[in-house]
Amino acid sequence: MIARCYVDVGVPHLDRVFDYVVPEAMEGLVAPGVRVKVPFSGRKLPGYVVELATESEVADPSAISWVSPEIVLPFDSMGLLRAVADHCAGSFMEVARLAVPPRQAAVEKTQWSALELGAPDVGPSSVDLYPTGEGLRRSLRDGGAPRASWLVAPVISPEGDWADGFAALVADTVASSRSALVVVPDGADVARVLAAVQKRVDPRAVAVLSADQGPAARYRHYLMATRGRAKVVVGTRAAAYVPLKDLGLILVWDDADHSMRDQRFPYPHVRDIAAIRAAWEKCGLVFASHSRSAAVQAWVEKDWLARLESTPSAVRYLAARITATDGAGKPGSSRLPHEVFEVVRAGLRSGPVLVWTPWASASGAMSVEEEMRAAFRGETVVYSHGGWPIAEVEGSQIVVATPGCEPRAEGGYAAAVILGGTSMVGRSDLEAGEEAVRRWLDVVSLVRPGRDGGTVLVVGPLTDRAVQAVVRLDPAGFAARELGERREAGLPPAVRMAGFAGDAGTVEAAREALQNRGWELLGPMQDLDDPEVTRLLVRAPAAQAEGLAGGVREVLVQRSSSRDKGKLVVRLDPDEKGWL
DNA sequence: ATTCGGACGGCC
DNA sequence: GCCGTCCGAATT
Repeated sequence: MIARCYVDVGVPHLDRVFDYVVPEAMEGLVAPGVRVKVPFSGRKLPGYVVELATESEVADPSAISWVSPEIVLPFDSMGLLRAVADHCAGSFMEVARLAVPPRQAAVEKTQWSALELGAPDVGPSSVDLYPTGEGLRRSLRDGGAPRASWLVAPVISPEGDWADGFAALVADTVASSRSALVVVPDGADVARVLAAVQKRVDPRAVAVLSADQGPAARYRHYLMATRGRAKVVVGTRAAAYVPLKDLGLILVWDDADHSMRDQRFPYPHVRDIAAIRAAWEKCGLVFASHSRSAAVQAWVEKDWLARLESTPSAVRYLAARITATDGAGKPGSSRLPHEVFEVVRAGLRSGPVLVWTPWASASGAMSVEEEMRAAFRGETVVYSHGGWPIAEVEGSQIVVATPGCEPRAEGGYAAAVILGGTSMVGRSDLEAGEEAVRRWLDVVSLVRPGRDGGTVLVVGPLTDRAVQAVVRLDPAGFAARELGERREAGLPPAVRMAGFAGDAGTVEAAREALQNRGWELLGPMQDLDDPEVTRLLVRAPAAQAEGLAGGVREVLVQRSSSRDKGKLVVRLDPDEKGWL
């Protein structure tokens, strides 16, 4: 018997299968999706079996030298990893490295007894409070595969309880005898969703993949999924790949969060993995967040995703009262406008007040925390930031917090002040506006409704679209205008772009390979900061997205087989500052 | 004639 | 990525 295998050779041009003889002693174990070690060019390299065959075109194939009994990449995974690799100009093995946790031999010995699962709890949830929510839930219970963008209202009332909404959608899917996958940005969100899911689905059928667990626990939970014991997977970005039998639904919270893109080549994004997987496995797909990314907006506008959202006026009725002031403080006094102190003072009479700042306090100026202490002597001031995040606060106090580190407040904050608006919307990168609306609506979601006195003050330019979108609580309108602007400017996601940076000769070779294909070439040009670095941008229509990825792949293959040792960094759809 | 090194192609 | 082979230049 012959096994066709992908082998982890480490070069782009060997991204294909190789034939190996299956030794008779291994015939019971070697199957598509198992890990193997195979001789390759005088070494023993890891790989995966993709298919079995009776004959080979190869004259005298070598024999597999080692095999693990676990099928870590079932059939659907093969197609998914191949498609993700093609989408982002990487190889199968490069994506497999991100998708499959390292083997832990001891964990493979775990035996699980059969599970008798009770019926999941499909009772009412926050999703039902949205106009098309009940229809979405019914579709999942009926075995359908609906796709939607859910704009979660930034409120502390039940409409804002996205975690229980996720749990309900998961329960609906499990009720239809299918499995569900939930991907969130960080460990705190994993814990929050997990707690909600475990109230509706038997916890023994839930696997967790989170960055803070050790390698053994990670592999054990992965095997719960591949062996079919887990009906639900909740985890951070790598969970997007976890194989599940009869997958019915993929849920993604906050697709615009930066941790949703892997930082290792080929930089796949959970948003794209989820979309590819939903199409491949014909399952449901829901992107949920307080705002809507331009990428998701593009899918909404081509009717690939349905809208699950309330009108801005309905949301305003439930949310905090929001006002804005431009940043001008009185000369000689505090750099903060007087309204800030008024809102904080008023809020403190009835509960905790969040003072949100995008700046960490390393800067030379007086920190926001110190400024609050000076202005409100006798009040408790706490500071929650990346190095020392606070999970939850209670009672009247001032809470200074940086992005993503906002503590939750029991019963909601009485007020919040958003500082640094001018610098946030003034950033030169593509996603500055999107990022501001996302972060600020996350802040709004922690504050009491306006009818209970809840107030949010945004300090930023009043005419800015992001500031106005937050004041009007209209993230859908913002996303539509943002995407419209990207169309006019020829920027992703309206087009597909590839960015190259590196040695002049290497970038020139890329230019030659990609010219005359009808794509627009911007450059080559010298980097603005580093004269050693040459840059090139290639722009293709969105309809040729996969074609451009293929072109980028050709450049990488040519470069590795011609042994060009020059430096080259490649990014598809570059979004960070410096690329555009 | 012999040795060394860099380029190149194949890897199952 | 790495190894084996081939070819040309340098060394005796």
